[in-house]
Amino acid sequence: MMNTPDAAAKLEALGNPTRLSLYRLLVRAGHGGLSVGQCQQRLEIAASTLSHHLKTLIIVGLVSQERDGTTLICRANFDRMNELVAFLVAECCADSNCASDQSAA
Amino acid sequence: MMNTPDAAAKLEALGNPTRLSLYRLLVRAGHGGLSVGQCQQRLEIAASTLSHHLKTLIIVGLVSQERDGTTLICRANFDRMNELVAFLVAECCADSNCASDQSAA
DNA sequence: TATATCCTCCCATAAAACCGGAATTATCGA
DNA sequence: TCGATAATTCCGGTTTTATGGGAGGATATA
Repeated sequence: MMNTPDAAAKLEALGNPTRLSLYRLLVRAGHGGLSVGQCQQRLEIAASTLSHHLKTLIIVGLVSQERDGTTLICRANFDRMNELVAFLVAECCADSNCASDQSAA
Repeated sequence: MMNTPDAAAKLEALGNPTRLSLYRLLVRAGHGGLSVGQCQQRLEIAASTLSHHLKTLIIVGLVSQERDGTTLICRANFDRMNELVAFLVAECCADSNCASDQSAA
C-alpha cells in the first residue's frame, strides 16, 4: 500500500509538462520502450535536460532503464502507475455515502 | 478531452505532500465537504499556507468552494479526478500490443 | 589504441514554489 | 454601527526546480 509522501513524489514527477510528455511518450511506446536518443529526438530538448527529467521519473519508479550496448532503453512502469491510480481513488467518500464510488466491488 | 499542460497542472497541484493530504481529506469527506477551518484543524498548518494550497487546487479545478455564511465549504471535484485518471491511462501502448491494456473496449 | 556514439554529471543561472506573520475583506449577530 | 468570526491577500525571505552548456564516463568497432 502506497503512502502519501511516495504518491506525492510520483505526482510531482508527472506534474512537469516536459516530464509528463516524456512519460506519455513511453506509455505509447509500450513494452518495447524507447532509447534516450529517440526520446530526445521526439521531445526536442537538450540532452542534459532530458537526462534530468528521466532521472526524476526513474527515482520515483515510474520509468525503468535497461542497457543495450551503448544505448539505454527506457520503459514506463505500468505497475507503478496502476498503484498510483489506485491510491488516488482509494477511500473515496469514506465518511459518507458516495454515489460515484464505483471502485468498490 | 484533456491536454498535457492541464493534466500537468493538476498533477503538480497534487504533487505537494501537504496539498495531497488536503485533497485526500476532502475526498474522504465526500459530498458533504469540509470548511476551511476544519481542514486547518486537521492539517495543523498556518491559515495563510492552507489558503495558498487551497487556491492552487481550486485553480486547477480539483476542488470547489461554496459559501455558507462566514464559512467556506470545500469539496473535492470527483469528475475532474476521473478525467485526470482517464488521461493518464489513455493511449497505453498505442504503438504496440500491450497485454495489460484493459482500457480499450 | 584510436575513434565515434550515447548518455550522465557538474556547474551556473533564472524562475518558481513554499511558508507564515500581518493586514484586509466578507459575513453575521447584537 | 460595532464587534466577532472566517478566510484571503499582501509581503518578504528562503528553498527548490528547470534548463542547458560543456566535460567526462561507458561502450562498441576498427
